[in-house]
Amino acid sequence: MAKSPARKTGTRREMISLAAARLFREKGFNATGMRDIADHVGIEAASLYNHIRSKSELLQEICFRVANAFTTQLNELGNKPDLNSLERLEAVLRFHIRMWVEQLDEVMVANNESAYLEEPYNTTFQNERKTYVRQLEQIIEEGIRHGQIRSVKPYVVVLSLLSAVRGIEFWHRTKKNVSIAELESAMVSHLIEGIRTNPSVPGIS
Amino acid sequence: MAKSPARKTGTRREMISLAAARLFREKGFNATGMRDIADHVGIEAASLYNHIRSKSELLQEICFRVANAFTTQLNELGNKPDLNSLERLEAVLRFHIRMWVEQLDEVMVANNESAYLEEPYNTTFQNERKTYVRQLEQIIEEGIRHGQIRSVKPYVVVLSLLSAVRGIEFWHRTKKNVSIAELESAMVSHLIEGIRTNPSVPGIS
DNA sequence: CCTACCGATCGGTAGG
DNA sequence: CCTACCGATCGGTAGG
Repeated sequence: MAKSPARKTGTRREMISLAAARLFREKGFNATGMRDIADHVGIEAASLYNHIRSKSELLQEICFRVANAFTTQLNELGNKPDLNSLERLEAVLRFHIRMWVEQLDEVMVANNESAYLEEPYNTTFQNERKTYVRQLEQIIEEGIRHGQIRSVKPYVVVLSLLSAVRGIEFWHRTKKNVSIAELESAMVSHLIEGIRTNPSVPGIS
Repeated sequence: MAKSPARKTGTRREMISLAAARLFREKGFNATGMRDIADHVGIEAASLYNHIRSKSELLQEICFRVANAFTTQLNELGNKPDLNSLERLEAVLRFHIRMWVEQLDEVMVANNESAYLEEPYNTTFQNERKTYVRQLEQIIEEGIRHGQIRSVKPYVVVLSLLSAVRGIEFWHRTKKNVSIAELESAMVSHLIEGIRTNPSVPGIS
């Protein structure tokens, strides 16, 4: 009856994971101590080990949860044959923007701290990233063949797209001036119009 | 006569700074030990302190040398009245690309590790960055007024531009497939055409 | 530039 | 979930 130990533990575990994500982003993985995390959860550092195996485990969890979100979304996009390549790419870009807006802690940790993953996780993570990049390149190559996308080096376009959204880190500190909607539409406009074949020229003014 | 101690010390000091930049990029500031740096220079950790005051000093030097390079280039651009806003922005972008290609260690440290700068350096660095961003925004605003640049939120465009070039980090690991020239022209094409008013439409095919 | 060393802090364990 | 604690490593100093 009442609160089961299992449910309590589950909640505690989530609190630890959330605190870790926030601290890993703010201070970096190495500069974050187990005592920092414990303080934010309200327990002693030693008590953390009743919920987790190690500090590394927390990093692994965060990095692969993010990686999974991106690969899952890309796979789901494959089941929508009504979208052309440029629309597909725009959908990916919008998903990235939303992830950076809504899950800054986790996404930044996956981007900036994944290098501290222990083996074999580090290699696995990097390989997943490479596969993801290759899939996006293929979308662009198809878009070029079908005349929807200008002929620019697909690999370079992917690098620019995936990195450009990292700027959202700085937007988070100055939300006041630009709304989420403005941020998303401006970023999509800049990065998608930059590769569209026949930019919508309503009438060459 | 022969090699003066001063010259020897100067060279040693440069070796230390170079080793620090490389290690700070590869392992991060916190994960890099003074013993790591000393090993790469071929001396004992304690001996480093005959050349530097602290580990923090090494980070400061790297971060502000990079910041200086960018602000100096932007100021020099102000003395060229023959360039319009879009050309100015393209010149800035090309400079960023070259810095990322030629000085990866220092530029990445300035981007990824500057958060570990001690006060008041951290605040100074962030303020310099904000000023730099504001100046780029003004170039874009002028370009919009003069009809050279599409009407997109200047702040968002600046964020995308400054972040997109961070993708060059990954290019460094796979140089084989894409040359420096291809990288630069593809990236400039993508990011500049994305904000140009009347994209060069040779003939609406 | 080295040997010798310090106080602080780290991730993690023992035992309850 | 806590108290008590460990071995390792950290940035840095003393003294020569």
